[in-house]
Amino acid sequence: MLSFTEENYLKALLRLTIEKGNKDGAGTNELAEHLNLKPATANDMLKKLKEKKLVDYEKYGKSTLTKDGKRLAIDVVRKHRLWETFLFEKLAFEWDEVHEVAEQLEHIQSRKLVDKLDEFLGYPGFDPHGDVIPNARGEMLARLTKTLHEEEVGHECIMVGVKDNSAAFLQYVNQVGLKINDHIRVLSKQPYDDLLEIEANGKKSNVSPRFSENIVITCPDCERKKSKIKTA
Amino acid sequence: MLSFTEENYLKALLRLTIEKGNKDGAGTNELAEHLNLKPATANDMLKKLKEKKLVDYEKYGKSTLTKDGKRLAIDVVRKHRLWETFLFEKLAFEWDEVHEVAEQLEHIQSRKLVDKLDEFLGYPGFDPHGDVIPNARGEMLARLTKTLHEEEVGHECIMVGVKDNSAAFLQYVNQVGLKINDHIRVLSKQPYDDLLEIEANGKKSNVSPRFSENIVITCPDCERKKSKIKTA
DNA sequence: AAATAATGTTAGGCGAATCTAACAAATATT
DNA sequence: AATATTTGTTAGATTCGCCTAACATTATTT
Repeated sequence: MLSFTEENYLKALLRLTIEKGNKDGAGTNELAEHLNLKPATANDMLKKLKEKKLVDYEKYGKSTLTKDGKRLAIDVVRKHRLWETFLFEKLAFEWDEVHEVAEQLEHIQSRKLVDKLDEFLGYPGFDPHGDVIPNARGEMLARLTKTLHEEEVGHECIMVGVKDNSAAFLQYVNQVGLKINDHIRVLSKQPYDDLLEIEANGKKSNVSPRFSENIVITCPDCERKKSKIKTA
Repeated sequence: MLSFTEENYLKALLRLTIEKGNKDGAGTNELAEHLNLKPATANDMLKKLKEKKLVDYEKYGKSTLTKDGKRLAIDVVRKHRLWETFLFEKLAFEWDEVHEVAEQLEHIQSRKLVDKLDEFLGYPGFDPHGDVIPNARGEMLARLTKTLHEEEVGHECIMVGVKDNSAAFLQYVNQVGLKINDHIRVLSKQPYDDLLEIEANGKKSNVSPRFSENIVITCPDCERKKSKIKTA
């Protein structure tokens, strides 16, 4: 049985490797930074997790999850995203409020609870932020996406997520009037400063590159990638 | 912000005082026993909680919750019982499975979550075990009880206690296969001698009036007493 | 290549929550 | 009242997760 703390380290390592494409692994300082801890603390934990065969760690090297570690990390992510979905869909939480509570709920230990919750929610594929929810076997089906910033002028796309999950950004997104699953049309793009003019929900807005780079979109004709991020 | 551990101590003290009618307070050993800890451990925590003004503790004396401590303890109980209700009603958990998971869920910190959950469940008054769920203001409405002997034929009720606490009677109750919180259905009543045919735990029994008059029950449709167990 | 900067490690310490073992006080028994 | 039993307390140790400060290694820059 893992402690909350250990689970958080595994989750952070998953973020820092798989999700951020940092394929060679995460550095000790980088990991500590991500968890708001001091490097010395992360160092201790890496040794402990290596002992438990959940992390591959070598002195002065980058750390990665072992197969077992990765499976456990994915389970935590699965729980986190299912709870976010529950809070948003069933309890009418705001988009930017779900994360904080899910950070707590993700550590509840009960296989049955997770599976029942998944069923109750209708086996959702994506959480309220558009992130993929791993299934019960730990598989994460990838969705073909790009950022709004990369969409071509004249095209219409669907907002499926955000890259920046900070409350500040999420509230800004609300303010602009965008939400998950909105259809967005790119009306024009200023060649000089990449400012986008977009239309969504019948409303036109101008958004900065800084903004559009943090909006994840997909297009109706986009195929779903069949390739799974393998758990092994 | 209290730790899980501190919350568990407060909850145990509530159990041992209010709920068990142990009005003068709980002893250190008794408390330790209830939490499966050693007396020395409970002793340390009592001093700590006294420092935080959540418990009235004096050396070699019985301990009780302060007003603040009681309020916090009731909030934990409220969360526990709301989660039990959620698991039972929404996720189709079995009656005897909910407690363990609720022991974890009760420590999630989010006022909004509790209130939204309460609303989602339709402001339930009782949990799946028939225990009262404190409301958002920390008030616990007492439940209306009667004896099994007074229950109508065809109705189902919940056993909440006994009137006769003698060993002989309790052993008899055991022998019949009844225990606190069991759901009992009254199948028939002989008009001549008031002998009841009941069913509980899938097992049928015939019990005398002498017996049924000593079993305290409540029913889901029973009116709620307006009298509150005051939190102050 | 040497100096500097960035990154990672070790050693020692701290608070929380637990334990055991020894002791002290209160209660019950003879 | 003296003794025994139960109950409660204290002292000291342990594990976990965190820290700071000093040191070591690796990477970068000049």
